[in-house]
Amino acid sequence: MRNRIRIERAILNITQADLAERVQVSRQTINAIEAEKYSPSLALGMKIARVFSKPVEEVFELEEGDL
Amino acid sequence: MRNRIRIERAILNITQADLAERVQVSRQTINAIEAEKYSPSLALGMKIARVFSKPVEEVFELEEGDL
DNA sequence: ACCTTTTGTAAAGTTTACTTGACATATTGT
DNA sequence: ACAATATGTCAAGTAAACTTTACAAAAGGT
Repeated sequence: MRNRIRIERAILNITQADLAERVQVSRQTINAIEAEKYSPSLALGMKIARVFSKPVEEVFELEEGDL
Repeated sequence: MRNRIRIERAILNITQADLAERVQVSRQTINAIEAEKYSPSLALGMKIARVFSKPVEEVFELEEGDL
């Protein structure tokens, strides 16, 4: 699962900790997702996309081998 | 997390087993998600939405208390 | 009524998301 | 250079998604 979190964060100029707080998860969780260590749950993915005012599909992209 | 899987399935006229096969999970997983026993992973949610040719947000809806 | 297909559900196990706490390494501002 | 903020990462634990097997119940067709 690829994602554009770092870019969208840069556009909004918010830190990983800021995003974590806005979607109610730990900073490490945002860091791990951004680094593509694992994929978020659907709920978290939708919340993150919502922070960026973008549909899920514009923030996250399926790759071969997901799920 | 609410979802419209049963409705979208009815529109396509496919069974839970059909959908399960198309997104490569077990039939029980589809059944549990459809019955809202738990939410899918982001990858699975995206694959399901893709089967229905709809954006994730038109198939799944966040509720208070997710995640 | 009967048979077939579809759906519901349960138990037990594996894998993965997410947590907290802690510390090391950038990066940024003055 | 120094201090403060931001990011990376690790370890150990909890919670939740997903699996397989199995069976019961409901729905549909003839």
